[in-house]
Amino acid sequence: MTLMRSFDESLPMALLRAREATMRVFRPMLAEHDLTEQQWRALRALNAAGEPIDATTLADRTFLLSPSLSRILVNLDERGLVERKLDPSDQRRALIELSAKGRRIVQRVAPASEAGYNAIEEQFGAKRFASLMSELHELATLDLDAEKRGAA
Amino acid sequence: MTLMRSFDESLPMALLRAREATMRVFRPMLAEHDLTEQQWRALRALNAAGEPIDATTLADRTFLLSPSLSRILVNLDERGLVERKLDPSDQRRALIELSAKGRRIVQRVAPASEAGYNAIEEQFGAKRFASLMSELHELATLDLDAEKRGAA
DNA sequence: CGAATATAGTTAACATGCTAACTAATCGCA
DNA sequence: TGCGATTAGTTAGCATGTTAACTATATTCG
Repeated sequence: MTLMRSFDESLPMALLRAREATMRVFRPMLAEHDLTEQQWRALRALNAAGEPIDATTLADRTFLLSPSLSRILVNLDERGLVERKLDPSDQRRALIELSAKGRRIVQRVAPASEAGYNAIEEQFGAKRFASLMSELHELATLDLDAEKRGAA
Repeated sequence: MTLMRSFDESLPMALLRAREATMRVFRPMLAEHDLTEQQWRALRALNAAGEPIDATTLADRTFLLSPSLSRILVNLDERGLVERKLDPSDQRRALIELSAKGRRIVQRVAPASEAGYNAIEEQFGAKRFASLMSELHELATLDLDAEKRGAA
């Protein structure tokens, strides 16, 4: 027979389920503005930047792959939430910024978003929350390259 | 200006990044067999069940939504990795089980999968790993229903 | 028994994850 | 200076996440 740990013991599954639980807090407020989680990440990052940034930088900050971001920006552009122009000093680069309409949406969603985070922190405990964040960061930065372990 | 926590302080993002880091360990071994992570979850669960189970049960155990699972089963069926038949006692239900070919693939991937888990546990520390799993489980089972917090 | 209701699963439609291929622009260096 | 290599971004193709609609079968209850 095959020996293999159950799903309950699987770290990727545990991370997935925890993430799903937390996202359930935020999805409804985003749905009110017809925003997906990823679209909201892009808007947030543009708002935080406060100035036009290129797509590669935005992809890094939002943890989105460039093909996904590319489609998302087409969508947000068509809806008038962002504005895109070419970087005059490098025509390959696109400079992206929030439009006035985009800024208004961010202003409207931000309070509920913060409230959601705070609710999670409160219910879970601020100290435990901080500790968990620290452990997750550590896990994300572990060197888990299979090659270096001699795997096939 | 808008006050909003940065992505570094966002729990959903931290969970996403941690999950991505761990999945990088497993994706290569699954790619060798042309399996996605979700297809592998289905095969694993069927193997663990050891007997035919219906789609709803399989969806619950793999944490997959039924439309996703439905497509996955079509794929695995066409590749001859699973077999589907109707439950004679309830024609709505499909009973699914691993084929011999499916079992062989599970046998082949399982050792590398276990090795991946063990590598993560070792590098992160067995005790910390256990603690993290416990915290994640707790987080996933928190009652984070927005309605009950009086949100819009 | 038979119509209303509920359940299992699939299909549809749109958005994203992911890898690979592709275009356009820029860089590097002989 | 000019051509190969690199970089930014998009497009393509397939799989999944997600919600809603839909089909077929079962169940319930008058």
